Amino acid sequence: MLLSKACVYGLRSSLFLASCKGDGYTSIREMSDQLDISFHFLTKILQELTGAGLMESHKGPKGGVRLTKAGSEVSLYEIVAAIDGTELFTECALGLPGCGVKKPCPLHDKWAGTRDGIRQMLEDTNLLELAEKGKKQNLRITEDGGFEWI
Amino acid sequence: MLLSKACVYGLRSSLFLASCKGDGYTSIREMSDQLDISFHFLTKILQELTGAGLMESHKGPKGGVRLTKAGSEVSLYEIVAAIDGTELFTECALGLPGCGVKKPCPLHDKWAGTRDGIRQMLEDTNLLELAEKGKKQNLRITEDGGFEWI
DNA sequence: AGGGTTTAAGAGTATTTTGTCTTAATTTAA
DNA sequence: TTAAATTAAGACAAAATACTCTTAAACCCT
Ligand code: SF4
Ligand code: SF4
Repeated sequence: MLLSKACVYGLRSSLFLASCKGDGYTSIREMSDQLDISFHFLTKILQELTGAGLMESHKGPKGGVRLTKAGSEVSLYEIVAAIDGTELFTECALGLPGCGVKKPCPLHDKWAGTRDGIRQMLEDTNLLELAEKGKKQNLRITEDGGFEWI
Repeated sequence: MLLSKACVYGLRSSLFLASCKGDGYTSIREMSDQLDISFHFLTKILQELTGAGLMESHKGPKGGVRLTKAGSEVSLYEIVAAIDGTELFTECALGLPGCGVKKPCPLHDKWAGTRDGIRQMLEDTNLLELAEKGKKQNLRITEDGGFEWI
């Protein structure tokens, strides 16, 4: 699995928030309902994202979470790094420890290439771009597609 | 993690076998020693690969495992598919079930692109090519690099 | 034949990931 | 001020992954 489930849920939620424009908070309960993710599990994931500074939260009625930065300034890479860490982008194809110092293995060139491909895709994709594309082409963000872009 | 540990170990072992030319069997114990992988764990992984037809095994003294096909005919994709399955190459960036039938999500184009990039890299890389490159450039396949290409 | 060597198979354990539940703290609004 | 709503935090449980160990089966050699 390329990304952990927690990470995938984090991406869904972030995309959801980026499309729910308006400066208000969105409650985690509403997100977990609409996105069909376990409420408590999602709460933990979003706590990681708020801890990383990508979101801010507010308690009580009218509370919830929201993105701290504009959607155009949040890349998917930041979200993945906050939840899964950056090991994915440095890990070894053969699982050998301490590489880079010594001579590489024969797989490294190709491996590093695809690894960088993943990172670049995540780095140069931001939330606003996806939200706008979804709105324009009426794409889906939930299983049943029952989500209105605004 | 892109590939499971079992899969990474499977790749290491396969590359090892591809470089240990000669038609004889190589014992799993020797491989686990040289590659620094738990013997019993490696045994199970190689059983999966023999079950998939990529290797054949032989019991008793002089026994062990060997590749069934020539190294040039075994792609990394086959090894990964045999151990981790092909879900990696079809999985969804947002974890949404039943996609493809309905309209896609805004991330799909980019996501499918990098997913295919991973698959293509694995598909058009074969064991012989890696073994020859390793031999020619004296690259490493173990942690300490103490492995003689033949 | 028989004993040593090696893979096969499966039970068992440890760790990580995923998910659930309960309680506490904060905030809004009546 | 009080009650309801909401996130925070942490204990707990279930499932998947990553190993470990034991026993059996096949094989080679003497
Ligand atoms: S050179 Fe090979 S062994 Fe070293 S980090 Fe790259 S893929 Fe891993
Ligand atoms: S279109 Fe989006 S939701 Fe559907 S499979 Fe592709 S990445 Fe997943």
